[in-house]
Amino acid sequence: MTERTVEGTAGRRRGKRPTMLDVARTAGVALRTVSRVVNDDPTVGQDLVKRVRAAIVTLDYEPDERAQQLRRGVSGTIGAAVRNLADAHPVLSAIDQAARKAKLTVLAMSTEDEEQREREAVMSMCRKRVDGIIIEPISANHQYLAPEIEAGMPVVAFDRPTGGVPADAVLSDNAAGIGTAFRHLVQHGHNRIAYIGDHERIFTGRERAASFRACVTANGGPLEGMVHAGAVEPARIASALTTAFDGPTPATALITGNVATTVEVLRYLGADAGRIAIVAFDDFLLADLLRPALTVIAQNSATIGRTAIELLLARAADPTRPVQSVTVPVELIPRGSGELRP
Amino acid sequence: MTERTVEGTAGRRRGKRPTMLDVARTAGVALRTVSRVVNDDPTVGQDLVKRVRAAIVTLDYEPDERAQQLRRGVSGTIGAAVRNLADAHPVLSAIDQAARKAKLTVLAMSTEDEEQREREAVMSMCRKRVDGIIIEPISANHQYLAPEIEAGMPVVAFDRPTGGVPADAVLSDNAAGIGTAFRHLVQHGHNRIAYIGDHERIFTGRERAASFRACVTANGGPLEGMVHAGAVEPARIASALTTAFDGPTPATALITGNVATTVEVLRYLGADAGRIAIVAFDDFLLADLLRPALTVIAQNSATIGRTAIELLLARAADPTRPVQSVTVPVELIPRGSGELRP
DNA sequence: GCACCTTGCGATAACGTTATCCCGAGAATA
DNA sequence: TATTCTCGGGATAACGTTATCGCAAGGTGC
Repeated sequence: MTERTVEGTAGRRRGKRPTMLDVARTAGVALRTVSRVVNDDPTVGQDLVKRVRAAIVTLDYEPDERAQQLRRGVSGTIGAAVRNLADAHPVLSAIDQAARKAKLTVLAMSTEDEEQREREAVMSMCRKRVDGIIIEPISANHQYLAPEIEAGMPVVAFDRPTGGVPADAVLSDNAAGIGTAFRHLVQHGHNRIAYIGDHERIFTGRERAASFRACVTANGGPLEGMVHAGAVEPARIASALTTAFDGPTPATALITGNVATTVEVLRYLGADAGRIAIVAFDDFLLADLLRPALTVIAQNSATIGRTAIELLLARAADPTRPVQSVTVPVELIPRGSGELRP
Repeated sequence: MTERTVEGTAGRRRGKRPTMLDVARTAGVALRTVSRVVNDDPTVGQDLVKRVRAAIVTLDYEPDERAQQLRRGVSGTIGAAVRNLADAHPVLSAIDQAARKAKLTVLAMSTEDEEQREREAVMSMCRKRVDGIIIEPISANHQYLAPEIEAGMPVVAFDRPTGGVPADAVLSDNAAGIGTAFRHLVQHGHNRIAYIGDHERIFTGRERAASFRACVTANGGPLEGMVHAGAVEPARIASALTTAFDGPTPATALITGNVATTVEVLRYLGADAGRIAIVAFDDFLLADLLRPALTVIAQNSATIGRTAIELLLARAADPTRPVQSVTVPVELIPRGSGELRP
């Protein structure tokens, strides 16, 4: 099958890359010496270094990282299992940049919001012997990770914690975010505020809904018809909006619990969006171009990504350190929609 | 340095993963037999398969892909060097899905729109011996890839072609897109149409600006003050808009050449955006939520990604096939902004 | 009853690196 | 001059797989 090209000189063969041995032969030195030159070992004479370098250039030699990793025992790569690769993912970007600073490559895989895919992706990373895994969990149960963690694989979760397995985590301050949003709306004259967000079986949905309920209760307001947590689908959003804003004592303001919900709400409201005050959890590109521009609770993606890498490196350095959960502050960005009066 | 835990049984050691040899010893068979079981070789007796499987489970053995790759010669991974990992990237997502169907893992790296980073990322992929590289080029010159392509590395570019090196490419039909946008605006009563887009040293900027000029000329309209190609920065966008719309014979419609330009234009126009007709090249999330909703020329990201993988696989299968450039149709999606009358 | 295949499994050599030895040659010391 | 010490560099053994052999049993042909 493989076509074999006749080679006159010690030139390149199609489909077959030169190895250290080829370089060594071309330079007329031992294999080990080439390795030394490649790794900048100072115990090689200048003339030999030159010879080897020249051979490397003429052969276009590039070391095989797989072999290096196998031999060295570390891969210089960390895996990042994120929920979605298609949409904007500022945290992944921050992870990538922080990793690069630490001389690490990021292998990003999408879990497509499916538990099955998450597991496949993560186990695939383990088979690649990555030096650590950063995961934006979908599963509620990460038992399948137990042997890996046991074997010393550093695992850090972000946005949501892992379930059933001890792992570091970096989370946004959901409670503070909802609280800030609520108070902001109250300060602008609202006392009937509704919440629409994700399903409560999802960690963030649960935390945000719970915080919202606490805010309403603390504010002395009624809860009924004001809290709508569930799947993000147009029909549910529509009925939630109808319940909250078309009843006998309608809400005048709305807090949305995540980007997907926000988008669906805006789609449904259409031109009516300008008539109710909205604070949205999570910022997104172009939120400032909407009319009215969207007031948001922005998560600090850069800090989240950076912290995730820091936690990963810390655990890699000391596998026995206690499991840590870092909470990253959020920030309210007023743009107009949250400052509308009732 | 390495702490050595005393082991009584053949159990797990912290930080040291079990290998095939460990499995073999536990199962009481030869190393080679474990390999056979792992690879579903049918020439192993049922009882031995069971013994080995049991040992694999008790040890939590996971094969080391690096060693597999090294031995097999293929990595089962393709690299994708994209311009940006932070923003939405539907093509990357399509590549990921198509690759998964072909049992391939995607290693995505961001070039951050910098030539230097592109080169680093791509060379890093080569050192990892990926089975192919999909690249969204930043550089105009890809000479550095010549040795890799020579050595048989399949390379496919998308969005823009590679420079100075023969590689397959999948491109959007920029000319048709601009033509469609132009005719759409003409049909809605505009005959003074302006274009603001990317710098013409960038392939897509060049193609789109050229097509626009051709459209204007064919339509018998004047060109001066109507074509603005250059860096995407607020100041330039502002002056371009002023020139086009505040002159003695102002334009009544606008075609924007890429997402970044579109966003800057909308930011600058603010509430005035509703007063001029706009068709934007490239669709983006939430374009339908703007007021007026944005009429766009949408690229077919799914097809682009899928085609890129197809070209890659085809080249991997037959390295001698002629270099091919595929053009993917674009589609005008009317949403309101492009249907405004003068 | 012996040659001849299958079948089932084990020893061993790669894959392309790096790390551990080890040795020869010169410099420094007695 | 003989001896030790450094220093530069070469064999060679891993790393964890898979592929090529080869070798025993056991079944079938004459």
